[in-house]
Amino acid sequence: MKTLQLTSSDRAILACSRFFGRLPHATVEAILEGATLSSHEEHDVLFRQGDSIDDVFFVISGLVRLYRLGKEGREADVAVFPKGEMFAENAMFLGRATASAEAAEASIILRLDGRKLRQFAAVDPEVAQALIEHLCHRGKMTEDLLAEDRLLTAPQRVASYILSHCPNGSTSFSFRLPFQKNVLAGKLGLAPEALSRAFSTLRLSGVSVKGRLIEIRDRQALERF
Amino acid sequence: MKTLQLTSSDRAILACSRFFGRLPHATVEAILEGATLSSHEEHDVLFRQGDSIDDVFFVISGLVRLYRLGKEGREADVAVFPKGEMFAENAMFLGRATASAEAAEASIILRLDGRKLRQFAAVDPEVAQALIEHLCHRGKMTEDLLAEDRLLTAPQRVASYILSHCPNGSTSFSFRLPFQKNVLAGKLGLAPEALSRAFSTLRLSGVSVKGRLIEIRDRQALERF
DNA sequence: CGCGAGATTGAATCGTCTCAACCGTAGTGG
DNA sequence: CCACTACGGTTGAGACGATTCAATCTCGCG
Repeated sequence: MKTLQLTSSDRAILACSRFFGRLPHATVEAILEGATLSSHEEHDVLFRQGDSIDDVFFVISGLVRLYRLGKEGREADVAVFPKGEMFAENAMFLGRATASAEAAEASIILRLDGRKLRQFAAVDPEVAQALIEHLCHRGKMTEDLLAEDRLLTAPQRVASYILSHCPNGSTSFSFRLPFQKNVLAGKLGLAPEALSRAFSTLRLSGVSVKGRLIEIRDRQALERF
Repeated sequence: MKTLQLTSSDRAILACSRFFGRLPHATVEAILEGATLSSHEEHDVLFRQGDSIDDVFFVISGLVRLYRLGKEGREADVAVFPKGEMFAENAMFLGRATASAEAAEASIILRLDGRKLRQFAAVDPEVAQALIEHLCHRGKMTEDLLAEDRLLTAPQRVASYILSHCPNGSTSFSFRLPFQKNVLAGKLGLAPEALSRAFSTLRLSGVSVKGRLIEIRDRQALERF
């Protein structure tokens, strides 16, 4: 872990994020005051389940995995945050972290003072509003994962993930996985082997996978799956 | 469905709820203005996944099941709300309901005007604050379900549910299920048969089940499970 | 070229679902 | 009062899906 200075390109990322994007520059600057920026290597732990942290985190670059611990070192991802996402707002209001967080690849993380953000939220309705919408969005994401876990098989979950990256209206398309298959497996609640097998199943439905590159021949076929 | 009048005992329930409990009486009254109260029978649908509703719901009595629809009529519960819980705040901010809701038993439901609540939240920081904490709590609940689904077997999930009803510090205790086993199965993401089998497994660890009455002989044994 | 990490494949096992049969209790109607 | 039924719950057998562990493959990199 290394401490860094906030650059102007970092601010650009904040500016297009769901949360900060809605707020006026002055407010953003005020919230950012005293925030610390640090770089982390893959597998660096940002905080642990049960820690009483009073910070909010923001992914400037890289990827963060939020997970719960089970018996015998088992881990279950509850969310994965790419560049531009804010997380751990829950811990700020609940008092303790309900999950652990670690960098899923080399990442740069901005750490805001939770107390200050709470104070802003309590005073500035615009901040509160942004926070509310952020929380609604996060809630939906988690709900999505839960519902997919309960309703879909592994190949269906992968198909659903692929379709969520499909520009709507196109019948054939391709894209690059934004992270390792390992991470995708975790996000979808699968063992890496299960993800692998799901991809081979989908190959029969016109999905080809070369490294991180995914190509889809027939969108309809996937939707029917 | 039948329209009703808000009684004083209904107001008492609102007053001890997580959300309304934090707000001054005057604010509560103002938010409640124009709200409608209705009674519903088991299986009455309150809204459907995809509906563009602009209301917030509150369970005055009874039980509401929030679920997503899958292929071939499959359903997956994403939350179950007992008396005193508010739900569908997400839909209010997201525009559309991400899940369907139905009464899991005969229920009385209060329906608030979402637009009005949003306006209050935008003006009154106290309301915004209460909403934020409510959303954090909901988020944690969903995360709990997701993590349990991914980390625990059926008997472990049931054990965890039982323990969550255990007055801390007691080694032996008993309680009544607040709803049908059917509903519990849904909440835990299990087929009713799987719940049944989980209970028989736990019987060997000192859990006895007679109808809705659950008795636990040895709390430690459950925790070890 | 050879190493190593990520990814894939295979085989065995485990856990849950499904479908069907059955049980017990609470109503219902003769 | 006693069948009859309806419903929630339980039990059994079989199928299915995912995990686990081990072996193998692939590709990027020293």
